Amino acid sequence: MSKARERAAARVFFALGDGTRLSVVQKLGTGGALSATSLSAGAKVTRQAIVKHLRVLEDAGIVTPERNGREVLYALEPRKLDEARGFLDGIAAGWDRALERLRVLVEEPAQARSSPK
Amino acid sequence: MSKARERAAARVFFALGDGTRLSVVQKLGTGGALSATSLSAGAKVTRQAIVKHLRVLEDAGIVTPERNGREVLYALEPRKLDEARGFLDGIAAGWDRALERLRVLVEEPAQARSSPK
DNA sequence: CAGACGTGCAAACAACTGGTTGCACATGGC
DNA sequence: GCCATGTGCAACCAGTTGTTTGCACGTCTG
Repeated sequence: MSKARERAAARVFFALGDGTRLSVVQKLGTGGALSATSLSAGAKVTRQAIVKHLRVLEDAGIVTPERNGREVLYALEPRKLDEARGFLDGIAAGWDRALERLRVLVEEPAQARSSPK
Repeated sequence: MSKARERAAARVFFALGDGTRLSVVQKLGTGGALSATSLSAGAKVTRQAIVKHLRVLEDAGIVTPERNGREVLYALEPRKLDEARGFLDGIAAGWDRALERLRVLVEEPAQARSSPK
């Protein structure tokens, strides 16, 4: 159930976990939809490398291609980023709950009989 | 300047971008601090694999080891997750701004002379 | 103290990643 | 119609990743 969601999240994180890819995502974020060629303009790697990275980002659902004449524009899919953000939130929230549980255990020394209410 | 922050973010995302590692992080999130051995108990990989993954997570700052007698407990570092979350927020926000800019361009047809105020 | 339990290191290995180069195929503008 | 521009394979390669196995070293506990 949450296994599929976890796999999807791992894919998104994997896609973002590469410097070149992350800078591509950032460029798309600030500059709007761009083609592979224009993305490779400023980059220090080949267009083909960028194309491969775009494929990875697309497989993760972070980016969506749309043909526009003879060029393909890649647009950011902010919903996917939101999903990933939510995933991180969930983990952090779980951790806070775990800490709270631990705190309660510590503050409840040995007298389990007393009624704290 | 933001280059360093970007590298750090990429590291965090890379660390989270592996199924085994992500499930480790989740276990730590819900179960509190755990040792490599206990983490490898339920997993389908060896303890050594878990240890290596923990090293990666530690290098990314997601996890902190603390010796407790003969075992080492790994605790989650939710601040790092928050940082990553913030990074995603920034990108999504940039995208929204880009869309807004585009919308303005579209709704401002050709009469650049009219005063919309 | 002796053994059980947990950690730490290193070698070995298949699979995958990120990157390049070279070439063929579409498409828009002149 | 031509050619510049942009995309789409495919092969190839070095480096990294994920994982296992084997063994040596600490450290609690009876």
